[in-house]
Amino acid sequence: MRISAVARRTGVSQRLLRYYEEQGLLRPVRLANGYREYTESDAIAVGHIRALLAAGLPTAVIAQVLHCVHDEDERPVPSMCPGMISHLRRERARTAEAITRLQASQQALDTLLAAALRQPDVRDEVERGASERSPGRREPTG
DNA sequence: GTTCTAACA
DNA sequence: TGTTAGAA
Repeated sequence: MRISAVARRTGVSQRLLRYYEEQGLLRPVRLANGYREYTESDAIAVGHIRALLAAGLPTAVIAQVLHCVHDEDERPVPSMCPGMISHLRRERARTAEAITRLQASQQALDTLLAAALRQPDVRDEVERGASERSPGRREPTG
């Protein structure tokens, strides 16, 4: 099938499908007119690519392990493949660290927010939601 | 009408 | 990633 059909079926833009090919994730054959011709498994692979990208894996890693991810009723199932487990664990560790950093940021923001809200002079501003709209503009007084 | 490449936002 | 220009 041609690129427009794959884009419709997968919900992935033509631009992205070409990009995935450029990254070595897909290998559609070329027709005589230069058009890309995708197979059924290509369309399925696109779903797997989306799943792996959503998991945070870089395209370079996906290119290495995509061929050993098989489809099990709509679901991507990674099977034994050199590096598969270590890649997944590495990304898992990365997300854990990111979560820790974000929690620290959240804690710092809570502290800052609490201190700011103790300032009487900012209460009226908060009540009118001024900081959420145009910071520089002032509402005309009735 | 559909796709391609290249390049800019 | 989206969009667009120009060619096939």
